[in-house]
Amino acid sequence: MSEGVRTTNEVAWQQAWNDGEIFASSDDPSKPKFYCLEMYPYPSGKMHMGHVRNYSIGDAVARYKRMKGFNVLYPMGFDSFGMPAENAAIAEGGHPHDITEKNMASITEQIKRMGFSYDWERLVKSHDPNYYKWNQLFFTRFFKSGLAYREHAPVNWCEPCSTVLANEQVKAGRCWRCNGPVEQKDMSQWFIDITKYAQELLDGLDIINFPESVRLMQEDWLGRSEGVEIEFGIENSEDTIRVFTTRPDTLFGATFLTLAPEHPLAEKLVKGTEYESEWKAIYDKYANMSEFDRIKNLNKKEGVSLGCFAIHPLTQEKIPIWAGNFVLATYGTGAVMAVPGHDERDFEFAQKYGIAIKRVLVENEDDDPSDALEQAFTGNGYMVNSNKSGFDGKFGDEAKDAVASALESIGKGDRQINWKIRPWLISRQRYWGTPIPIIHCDECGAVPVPEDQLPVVLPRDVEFTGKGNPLETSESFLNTTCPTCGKPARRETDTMDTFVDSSWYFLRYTDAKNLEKWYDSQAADYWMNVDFYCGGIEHAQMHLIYARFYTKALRDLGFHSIDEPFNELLCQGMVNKSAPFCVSCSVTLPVSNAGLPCPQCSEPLTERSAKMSKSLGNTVSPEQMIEKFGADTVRLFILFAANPTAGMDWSDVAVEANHRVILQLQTMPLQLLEWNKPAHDIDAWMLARLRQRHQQWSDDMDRYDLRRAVECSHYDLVKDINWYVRRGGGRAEVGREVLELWTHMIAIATPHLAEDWWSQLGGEGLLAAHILEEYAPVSEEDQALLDGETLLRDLLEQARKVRTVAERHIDGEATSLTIVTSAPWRYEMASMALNHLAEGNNIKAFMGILTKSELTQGEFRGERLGFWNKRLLPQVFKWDDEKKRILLSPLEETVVYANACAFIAEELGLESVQVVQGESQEDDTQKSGVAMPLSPAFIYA
RNA sequence: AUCGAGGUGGCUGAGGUGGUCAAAGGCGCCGGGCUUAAGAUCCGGUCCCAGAUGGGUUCGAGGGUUCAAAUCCCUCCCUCGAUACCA
Repeated sequence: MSEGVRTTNEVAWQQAWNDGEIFASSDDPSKPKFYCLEMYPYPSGKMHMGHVRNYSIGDAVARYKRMKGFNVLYPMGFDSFGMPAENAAIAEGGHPHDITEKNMASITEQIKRMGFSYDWERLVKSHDPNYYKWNQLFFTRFFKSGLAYREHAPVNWCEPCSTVLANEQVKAGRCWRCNGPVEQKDMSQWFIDITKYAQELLDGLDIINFPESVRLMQEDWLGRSEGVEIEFGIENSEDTIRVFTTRPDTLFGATFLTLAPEHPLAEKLVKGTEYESEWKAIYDKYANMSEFDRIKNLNKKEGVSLGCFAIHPLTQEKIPIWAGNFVLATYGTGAVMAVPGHDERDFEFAQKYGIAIKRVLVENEDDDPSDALEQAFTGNGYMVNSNKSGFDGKFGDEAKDAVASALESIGKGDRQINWKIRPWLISRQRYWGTPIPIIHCDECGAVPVPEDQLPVVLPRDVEFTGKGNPLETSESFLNTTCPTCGKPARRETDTMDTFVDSSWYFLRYTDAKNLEKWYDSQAADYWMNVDFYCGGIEHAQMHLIYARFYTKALRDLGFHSIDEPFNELLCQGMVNKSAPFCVSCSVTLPVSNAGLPCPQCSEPLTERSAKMSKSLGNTVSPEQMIEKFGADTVRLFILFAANPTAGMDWSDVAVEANHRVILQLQTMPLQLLEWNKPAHDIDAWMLARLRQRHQQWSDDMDRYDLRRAVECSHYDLVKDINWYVRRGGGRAEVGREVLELWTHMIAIATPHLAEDWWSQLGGEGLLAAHILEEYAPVSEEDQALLDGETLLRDLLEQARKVRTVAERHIDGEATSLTIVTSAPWRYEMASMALNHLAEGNNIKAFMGILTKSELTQGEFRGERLGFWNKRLLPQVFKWDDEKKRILLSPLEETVVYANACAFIAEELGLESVQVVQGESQEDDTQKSGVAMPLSPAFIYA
C-alpha cells in the first residue's frame, strides 16, 4: 500500500458520529422534514442479512436526505414483546425481560457496527412500561368510545401457542407463528373494531404510495362487496331469513336457501321435528371444526334439509331451507340464497341433493332460455325466465339494479355493503405483552383502570411453566380493588397482541422521550407521515393494516391530525444464496449435500438460489463479513448487487470484488489532491461530467433506485477520472472540486470511507453533518463537451478495429492516420431523416421528401438517392437516442476530431493524425464514400 | 384451484410505439500491454463456427401475424407472492 493511503477505521468514525450527536434530530419547522423508517425488528439475538439489507437501504436514503438539507428523523427501536422470549423462558428458564434485554444489547451492538445513522436517543422498546403505558391509555380511550369491547364469540385458538389469534394471524388454517393447527373456541375476548374504518382504509390506498401487490393484498383483506340483503318469509312462521347476495340478478333462480349450521334460526326451525337429529349431527361436526380441517374438506359439500320452506319475496314460490357446511356463520347474515344455475357451490350442492337447477341468465342475448345448464354460469348475463315483467332482457348492473329496486319497493330488501375484515381480536393469553388495563368487578363489570393509575405493570412474580397464562400465577397482580366501587376485584389477565405495539411506534418516535404524554400532537403532526418506510412484504396485511387503522382511530380521538401513517412503502427483496438442488425431484437441499448425489433419486445435484435459512444452512453471518471486509464493503455489495425490491443472491466473489473497489477508492483522495498539472481543455469536460453524474445520481436517489445511484458514485466516476487523466487533465482545482462533491456521493453507501476522504480534504467537521450545496445542472455547453468526448471515445474504438486490417494491407506498421468525416450533405440528409421520424412520420414517406429536396437535384441525384436507400436508411434505425441527439446538435464531428489530433496520435502510437471533411477541397483521399456521419473513414499509412 | 407479479447471455440490468438486437451499461471471468510489483491503469475477448468487415443459433416453450418480433396475438410450461367455499 502506498504511503498516505488510509485504511478506514470504521469504529472510530462511528464513535465520532456518536460523540458529535450528528444524527440526533429535533423538531425544526423552518426546514423541510423527512421521516425515514424501517420496520423495527424483533430482538432475536443476532442481526441477519435481511436486517443488513433493510437498514442499508434505509440508511442510504436517510443520509441522502440529510445531505440534501432535510431535517431527517431516522429512528430505531425494538418490537420487544412477543412469544419467542416467553417461550425461551419456558424452555431454558430465566425471565422474558432478561432474555429480551440481553438480545437487544447484542443486536444493538451489531447494528451499530454497520454505521447506520440512527437517532438512538429516540429508541423505542415495546416492553418498556413508558411505552406500553400508552398502549393501555389508548385502549381505555377506545373502550370509552366503544371502539374496544369484550365479546363472547367463537375465536381462533392455537394450542401450541396456547393463545387466541386474530383473523389476520391465521394463515391457511394455521398459526402464523408456529404453523400449528387453529381450532374454533367460544371465549370471551377483547376486540377492537377495525371494521368501522374499513371504507376509509380502502379509500386511503389510493392516496398513498404502496407497491401494487401490497395495495391488492389490503384490498382483498378488506374485502368490500356491494349487494343486497334480501328478506325471505318462512312458511307458517313469523320469522324471516335475511340473506346477503352480490347477485340479486339471479334471485329468480333461487331454488333453496342455505343456512350455516350455526345459524340461530336453524336450531329453532328443526326443534322437535324429525329433522332435528340430522341438523344436530352436522352442527356438531362443523361448529367446532378447526379451520385447518375445514379447509382440508373444502369442496366436500354437505348439508341437511331443515324440512321447512321459505317464501320467495318476488314470486311467492315455496323454496326449501337447508343447512350446509359451506355457509359461514360469520360472513354476511350467515345465510345464502342458493342459485345453483349461477353459482358453482350451489350447483354442486343441488346436484348432490337433487334440488332443481334453474336458468335465469343467458350468456348471449339471443340464447335459448330453455337450454339446460351443464355447469353453473357465473358471469354476467341477460335475465330470462323471471315470469314477471320488467326483468327479462336486462343485463349486469342494470339487472341487479332492477331486482334490488323491486325488493326495496316492497320492503323486502336493502342495498348493503359487506366487508370481509372482522373486528381485531387483541386478547392474548400470554405473559409477555401489554396487560389489558381492565378490572373485573362483580358489581360494576369490566372497569377500565383510571388513567392516573397507568401503567399496569407486568409483575415479575410469575411462573413460566408452559401451561396456562403465567399472569394467573401472580396473586399480587390478580388481586386489586374496583376503581368504581372499591370492592375487591380481579385484574384482566389477557395481554395485548404484539401488533398493538407496532401499530403506533412510529408516532412515539416523533416524541420518544416524553414521559408525560404518549407524544406531543404537534411533534407528531410535524414529523408525520413517514416519508419512506422500508421493510419486508410479510407485513402487508397485518402490521401495515393495523398501523393505518390505529393512525386513523387516534386521529379521531384527537391525538394528532394525520390520516395515513406511511406515504411511500418499499418492500425490499430477499437475500438468497445458492444451495444444492435436484432438478428431477424439484427440491432444494441443505448445503451439506453439495457434491453428493440426490438422497432421493441419486441424480447429480445442481445449484439454485434459495432464501437464506438455517435449515438449508446457506446463511452468511454479517458479523463475519464485517470482520473480514468492513461494514462499507458489505453495504456497497448489498446496494450494488441488485435493485432494492428485487431478490439478491449472495456471492462471495462479488463481495470480494466490491472490497477491491473500496481499496481502490481509498487511494483516490491522495491521487486527486496531488494533481498539479496546468489548465487544459479537458478540465471543463471533467466538471461537466461531474455535474452530469451528480444529476444522474440525485435522480436515482430520488427514485430510490439505489443500485444505479451506487453504480454512478462508486463505479462510473472512477472511470470518468481515469479518462480525464488520460486526456491530459490533472489540475489541482478540478481535483478538489471533484473530490468535494464526490465525497458526498459515496457517503450514502460507504459513509466511513467518505469521512476519511472528507478529513483528507480538510473538510469542516464531520461529513455526515455537512449539507451539500445546490449544485449546478448540466448546461448546454456542458452537454456539447460531453458529446464531444463521447465521439472521441467511439472514434478511438473504431480506429483501433480498422487498424489491424489496414496494417495487413500496407504491409507494415502504420505511422500516420487520416480521418475522413462524412461529406456535409450526408449530415444534412441524416438530420432531415431524423427530424422526419421524430415528428412521428413513416420512414417510407421520406423518399418522397428526399426526391423533392435540394439535396437530390442535379448531377448528384442518383448517387444521393442510392446512398439513402443502401446506407443511410438502415443506419437511421441503428443510432441510439444519444447519437441521434448528437447528430441533431450543432456539434461538428470534424472539429471535435481535429482538436484532438495530438491525443489520438498518442493513443494510437502514431506520428501524425489529420482530419479532413469528405468531399472538401482538402480531401484528396477518394475515401469519403465510406464515411458515414459519426463513423468516419480511416486511412492508415 | 383462483388472483397478482414475473421469466432477457455466468450474474446484474436496459430495451419492449415491431426494423442494425447477438441484444446497452455494469459486475465477474479470460488473454494481452504497461509495470520491480500491484488490488491501479490501458487494450482485446467473453452463445457457437469462422477469422479482413462472414455464417449459424439465441431473449421460458410452441404456434401465429408481418417483408421484418426479445418487442404484437394465442396456447402451454416454470418461478415467486397472495388467497382459501366471503355468497
